Amino acid sequence: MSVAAVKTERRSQAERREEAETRLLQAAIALVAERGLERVTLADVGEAAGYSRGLPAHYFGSKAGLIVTLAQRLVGGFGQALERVERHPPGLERLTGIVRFYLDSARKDPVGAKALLVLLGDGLNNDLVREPLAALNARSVKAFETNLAAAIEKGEARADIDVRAQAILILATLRGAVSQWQLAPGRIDLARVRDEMVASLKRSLAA
Amino acid sequence: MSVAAVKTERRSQAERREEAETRLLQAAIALVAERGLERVTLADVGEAAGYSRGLPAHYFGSKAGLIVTLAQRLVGGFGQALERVERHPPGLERLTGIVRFYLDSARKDPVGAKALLVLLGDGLNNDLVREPLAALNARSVKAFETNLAAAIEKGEARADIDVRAQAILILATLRGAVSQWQLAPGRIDLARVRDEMVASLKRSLAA
Amino acid sequence: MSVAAVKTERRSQAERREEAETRLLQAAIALVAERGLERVTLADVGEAAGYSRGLPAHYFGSKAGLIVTLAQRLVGGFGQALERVERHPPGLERLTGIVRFYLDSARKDPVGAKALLVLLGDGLNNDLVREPLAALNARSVKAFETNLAAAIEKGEARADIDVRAQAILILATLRGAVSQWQLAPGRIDLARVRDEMVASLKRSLAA
Amino acid sequence: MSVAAVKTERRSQAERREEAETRLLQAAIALVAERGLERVTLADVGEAAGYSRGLPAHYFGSKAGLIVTLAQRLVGGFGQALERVERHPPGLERLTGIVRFYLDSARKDPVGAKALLVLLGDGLNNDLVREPLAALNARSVKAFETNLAAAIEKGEARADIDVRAQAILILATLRGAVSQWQLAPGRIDLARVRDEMVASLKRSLAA
DNA sequence: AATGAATGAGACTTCATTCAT
DNA sequence: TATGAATGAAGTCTCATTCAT
Repeated sequence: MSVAAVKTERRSQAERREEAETRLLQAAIALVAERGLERVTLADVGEAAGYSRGLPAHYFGSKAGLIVTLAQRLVGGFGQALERVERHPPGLERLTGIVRFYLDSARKDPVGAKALLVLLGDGLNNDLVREPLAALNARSVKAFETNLAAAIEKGEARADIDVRAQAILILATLRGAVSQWQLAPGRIDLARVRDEMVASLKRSLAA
Repeated sequence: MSVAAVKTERRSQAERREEAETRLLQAAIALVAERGLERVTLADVGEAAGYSRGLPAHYFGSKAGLIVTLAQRLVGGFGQALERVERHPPGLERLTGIVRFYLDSARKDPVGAKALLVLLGDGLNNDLVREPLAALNARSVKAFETNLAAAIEKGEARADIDVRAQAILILATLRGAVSQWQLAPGRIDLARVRDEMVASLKRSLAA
Repeated sequence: MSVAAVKTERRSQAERREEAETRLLQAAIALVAERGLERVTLADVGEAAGYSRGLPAHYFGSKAGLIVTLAQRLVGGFGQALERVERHPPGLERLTGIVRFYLDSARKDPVGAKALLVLLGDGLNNDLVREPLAALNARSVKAFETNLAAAIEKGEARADIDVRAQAILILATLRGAVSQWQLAPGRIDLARVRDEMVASLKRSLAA
Repeated sequence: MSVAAVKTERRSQAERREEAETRLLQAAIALVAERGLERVTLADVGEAAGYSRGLPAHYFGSKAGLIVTLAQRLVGGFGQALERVERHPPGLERLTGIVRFYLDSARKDPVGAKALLVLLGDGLNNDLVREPLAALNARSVKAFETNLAAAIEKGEARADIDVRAQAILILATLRGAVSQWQLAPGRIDLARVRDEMVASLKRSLAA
C-alpha cells in the first residue's frame, strides 16, 4: 500500500469520523430540543442520526461526554455567530445589532435556541454543563460591556450607566424573551418584542 | 357516635393528610431546586419529608402528578405574593415596585426561585407543566400591561410604548436576571442589577 | 339499655355484617370474572360493593382469606344448585338433566361461570384454591358415577361402561364446552352443543 | 473485511440472540407451569434461563410481550404436533388417533400441557392471549370437523351428527380431562380416561 | 470503525397489610 | 364497626454501560 493511499485512507477515516460526529451532535440537539436532556437516550441519538444504537457511546464515551460536547458545540456556535454578526465598530449601533441578531437567530433556528434554553435550565443543577454555560454568559455580558463602554466613550450613551449591570440586563432580556416565546410561541410576536427592545434601549441609554 | 365526634375524627384524618401533603411538597421544592426535576425520585421526597418512600406515589399518584401539583403550588404562591406586594395604585410606582419585589424575593427565597426556574426549563419539553407556567407568564405579563396602561393614562409614561411588547420585556428581564444569578451567584450582584433595571425603566418609559 | 334492645342491636349488627359480606363477595365474583384473580385488589372489591377501600381486609383478613372464601362460596353455590336441579330419580334421565342444567346455568349466569373457570385456571398453581376445587370436581364426578351406576342397574345403560372414567369425561366435556364458549362467545352456540352432547351421551351409553 | 466475514459475524450475533430467546422461552414455560402466569417475574425467567434479570425485558419489551410470544410458541408447537401426529387419511381412525395423541402428549409433556392450561385460564381475562388461544381452539375444532365430515362421507359415521357441535365437544372433553388430571393427578388415570373416551366416541358416532 | 448483545442498577408504580381514629 | 392514612416490599421497565464480534 503506497504512502499516498495510506494518507487518503486516513483522511477518509478521519473525515468519516468527523461527519459521523457532526451528524450525531445535530441529531442530539434536535432531540434535546424536542424532549429535554434526560428524555434523550444515547440509543435515540444513534438511531436519529442514521447510525447504530451503540455509536454515540462509542464516540462520546458516556452520556456525560455527549452532554459536555453538546454544550460546547452549542456555546461555540453561538459565540462564532456573535462574532461574525456585526461589521459596525464597537458602540451603540453594534450593540443594538447584536440584540437584533440574537432575537432573529432564535426565530431562524428555533431548535438550536430551544436546545440552549434546555441546557440552561438543566445547568442550574448539573455541574457538567454549568461551567460552559456560565462561561458563555460571562463572554456575552463582556461583549455588551465592551460596546456600552465604547458607546459612552463615543458620547452615544450616558456616562452614568452601570455598565456591568446594564450588560447583564441586556442578556437577561434576550434570554427571557426567547424563553417566553418558546414556552408559548403563539402568544409572543418576537419581531415586535425585538423592535420595542431596541427602542427602549436607545432611549434608556441615550446621552 | 355523635355527629360532632364523626366530624372531629374526619377532620383529624383530613388534617393529617393535609399536613403530610404540605410537607411532601416543601421537601419536593427543596429537592428540585437542589438537584433538578429528573434527579429527584418520589422516594427521595418521601424520605426528605420524614415519611415513607412510598407516600408521594400514594398521594400524587405518579411523578407526573407530583410535578403538576408542584407547578401549581409554586405558581400559585408567586401569584399571591404578586398581588399582596404593592399598595400603590396602578401606575409607574407600582410597576417598579413589582420589579423590585420580584428581584428581592428571589434573593430572599432562592430555593423557591430556583425551583421555579427548573420547572420553566422543563416546561419547554413537558406538556404537563407547560400549561400552568404559560398561564403564569400570561398573568404576569397582563399585570405589567395593566400598570403600563395606567402609567400612560396618568401621564407618567410615553404614549407611544408598545404596551404588550414592553410588558413581555419586563418579565423577560426579571427572569433572565434571576437565571444568570442562579447559574453563577458569585458573578452577579442582584441588588445592583435591580437598581439599574429600575433606573433604565424609568428613563425608557418616561413621558 | 334493655336486654331486648341489646339483642336487637346485636342481631342488627350481625345482619349488617352478613349483608356486607355477601355484597363484598358478589362484587368480588364480578370483578374476578371481569379481570382475573390477580388483577383484583381488595380496595377494588370494597369500592365496587359500595363500601370503603379497607373493608375487605377488615372482614377477610387478607387477600388469601378473600380468595378462599370466594372459592367456597362459588363451589358451595354450584353444589347446592346441582342438588336442587333434578327431581328425577337417579338414572339416565337425571344424568342428562344435570348436563342440561349445567350448560343452561352457564348461559344464565355467565359471570359466576366465568369466575369459577378463572379459579380453576388459577387453582392449577394456587394451593389456596386447589383443594376446594378438587373437592368440587370429586363431588361432581361422584354424582355422575352414582347416576351412571343407577342407569346400569335399571338397564338404561350398558353394563360394560367404565363408570368412573365416563363420569370424568362427562364433567370434562361440560367444563371444556363452557371454557370454549367463554373464550369466544360469538363462535359457540351453547344450546346446540348441549343438545348434541345429550344426544351423544344417550347413544354412547345406551344398553 | 470481506462480505463473508461480515455475514459470519452477523450470523453469530443472530445465533446468540436466537439461542437466548429460545432458552428464555423454555424457562418461561417451565416457570409458568410451575407457578402460574402472575407469579412469574421477568427477572425469574432471566435467571432460570441462566441470563441476567434484565434480559427478558430487553428481548420481549414487556411482560405482555413475553406472554404473547409464549402463547404463540405453545400454540404453534401444538399445531405442528397436531399435524404430524397421524398418517391415517381423514376419517374416524384419524379422529380417534388425534384424541389418543392429545391425551398421550399431555402425559408425556405435562409441563407444556399445564402451561397451555394456565394460559387458557388467563386468556379469559387477558385480551393479549385470548386471540391466539381462540385461534388455536378454532383450528382444533376445524380439524375435528374435517375428520367428522370425512367419516360421514366414508360411511364410518352417522349422517345426522351436528358436525360442528360434535367437534366442539371433542375438544372440550380433551381439555376438560387434562384439566381435571392436572388439578388432582393422583385421582385421575388418564390412560383409562383415554380408552373410555375413544370407545364412547366410536359408539356415539357409529353409523 | 462499528454493531448490537448482554448486564445490572435504579426509577416508577402498585398493593397487601398495618394502624390510628 | 368502619374508614382511610401510611408503610414497605416487589414487580415492571428503562438505560447507561460493557463487551464480544
